[in-house]
Amino acid sequence: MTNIKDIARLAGVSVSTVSRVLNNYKYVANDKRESVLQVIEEMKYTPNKNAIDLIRGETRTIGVILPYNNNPAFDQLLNGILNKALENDFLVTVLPSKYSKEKEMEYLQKLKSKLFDGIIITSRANDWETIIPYSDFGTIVSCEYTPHPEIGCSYMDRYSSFLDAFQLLKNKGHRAVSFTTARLESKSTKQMIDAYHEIFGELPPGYHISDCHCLEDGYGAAKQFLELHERPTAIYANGDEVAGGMYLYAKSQQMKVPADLAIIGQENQPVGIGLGLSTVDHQLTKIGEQACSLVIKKSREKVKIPYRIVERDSV
Amino acid sequence: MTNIKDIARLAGVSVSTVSRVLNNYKYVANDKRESVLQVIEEMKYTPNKNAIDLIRGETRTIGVILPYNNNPAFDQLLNGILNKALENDFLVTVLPSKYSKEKEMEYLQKLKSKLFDGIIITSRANDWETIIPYSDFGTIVSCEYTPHPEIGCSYMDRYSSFLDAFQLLKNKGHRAVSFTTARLESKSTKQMIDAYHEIFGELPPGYHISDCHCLEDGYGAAKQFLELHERPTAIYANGDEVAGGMYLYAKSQQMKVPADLAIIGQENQPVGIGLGLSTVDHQLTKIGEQACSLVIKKSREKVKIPYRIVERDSV
DNA sequence: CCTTGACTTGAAATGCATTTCATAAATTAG
DNA sequence: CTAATTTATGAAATGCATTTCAAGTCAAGG
Repeated sequence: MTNIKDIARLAGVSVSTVSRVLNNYKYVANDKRESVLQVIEEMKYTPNKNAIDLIRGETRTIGVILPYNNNPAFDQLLNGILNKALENDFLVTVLPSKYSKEKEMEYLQKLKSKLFDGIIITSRANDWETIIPYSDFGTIVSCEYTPHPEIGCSYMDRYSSFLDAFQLLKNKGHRAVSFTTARLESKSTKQMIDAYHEIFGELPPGYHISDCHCLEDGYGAAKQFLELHERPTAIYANGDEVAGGMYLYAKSQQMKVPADLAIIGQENQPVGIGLGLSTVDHQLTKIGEQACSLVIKKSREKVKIPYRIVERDSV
Repeated sequence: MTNIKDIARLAGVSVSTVSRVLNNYKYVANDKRESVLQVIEEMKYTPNKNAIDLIRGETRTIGVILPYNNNPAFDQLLNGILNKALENDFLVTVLPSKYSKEKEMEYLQKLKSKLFDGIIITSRANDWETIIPYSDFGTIVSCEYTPHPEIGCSYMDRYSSFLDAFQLLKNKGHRAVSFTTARLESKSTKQMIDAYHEIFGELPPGYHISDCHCLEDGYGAAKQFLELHERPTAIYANGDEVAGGMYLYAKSQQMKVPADLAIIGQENQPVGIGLGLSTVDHQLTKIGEQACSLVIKKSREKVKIPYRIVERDSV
């Protein structure tokens, strides 16, 4: 491989001058600039990015820790991140964690080892106390709110959105409302349950089913809910795929939506548009974009992204 | 930041010895090894990855060029790639191209600049002739077949799969078969049309609708097909989301699937499982895994991944 | 007792480009 | 016509870790 020294030699100048040409520095005589460019062209020279990153101490690369890489919610976040990174000529490295504490630490270690300028944590397994020391080595931005000043946040107020959604259902006259969630132990699930209590009080047995991710899960959940003795009149699904499954089950039972069963989903996913499902849009793409912007600006701000309820024909 | 020199000084040894400890080299006296490890621990030292990559000339990072980053098919490929990379301690950088020739070249340039050990091209805008010269600088693997020996391939025989799917429908007695595709100008669309001709001959006007991507598109396409004077008795959809939309439209018209309308989808996506749709599974996840393996092995083999038709209840 | 091979260690070279420092020539300002 | 800028360029230092080379110690084999 030819390097900057070869170019300098062949063009009859010093490496400094070649470097100046490479970086569009103002003060280079035209004839030398020309001959350097010509040699670069002839030799098809490309600078070694590792050497540049080493000396500059930055890589224009962002690491994105995400637990699952085939999950629509995280895909939306990643999508937003990629959009913004592309705009700003940053690269994005995907760091799948599967919620493993060790993997997460390994990735944070790579921030310290100067592989990334910053890291976006979409969801995490470790405590903030464990993560914070790494914020000395680059910008860390979280997609969930945390008060720690060392960590930037691009987030939405999940709890409020849950309250709003439940309140909407209550306003429409529903009193028997059930819901689904993903992981039982997640913070989000806890908040969902709290919001339920706040609006409807006691949670009847069987009114909450967890580990729902796809259309099938929603189909099964709806079946379970509707076989209960006191069947719910409305369901809040943790995603439009799941809501779509519920809708299909309701239809299969000759039920009318929303007359016999109201359904509201989440994340404003394509399925929901097709089926006319109302949804709580958490604007994950925007959250991803904002998170990426924060890393690029090296900012540790806390930016709250507004959610919105998209009312279509299912509630 | 502390570097290897600091560690050497504090531990009272040379940098070579520290490097040996870092790389688990056999011949280091126990006491020195201990004291080096202790200093590393005390100083919370982490080696600079850019320096290592520079000198070693490899990064254990793979670049993945993909046109769209919110498309289920490319997500499946990426998913497979990430799985395999994770297993082998490789990192994956996502390179969104939007089919821009310039962006693609920019990414290939990064292979030359030693940022990646290899690149996986899931789909491309440039000619192979333009791409091939870059195979000197790392392993390039394509997810589409190409005879060029410089390029590794992890692919499936798309044309055969189209033939098989159409033949299946023909065997079930269908003579009026329509289909949908994504981009009109893609190679895949061309193959689909060729396969149609091969099995059914002349393509009746209105029997092919392009630019179908999501459930909604499928819903609309089914509507269009079924309003034709000579309505088709079977549809081959370019994806299960699309097929799902068709299924829902058929149901909305009180049609029985497959009795009144047979539907077969593609890619074996979650929606299809829920709706019991038959599908042509191109095993994109496996293709992604294999592509990643090839890069890791620095192999330029051509590996054909078998597709399979999953028969459920819609044909 | 000498040779040979297994250990052990450090100095220096290496990979590559950027940046600072020093110097010199050519302009411009006063 | 000096003094102060602006323009132009190269040598050398810098960022950091790996690897080769040379050399030394020590124990086992003959």
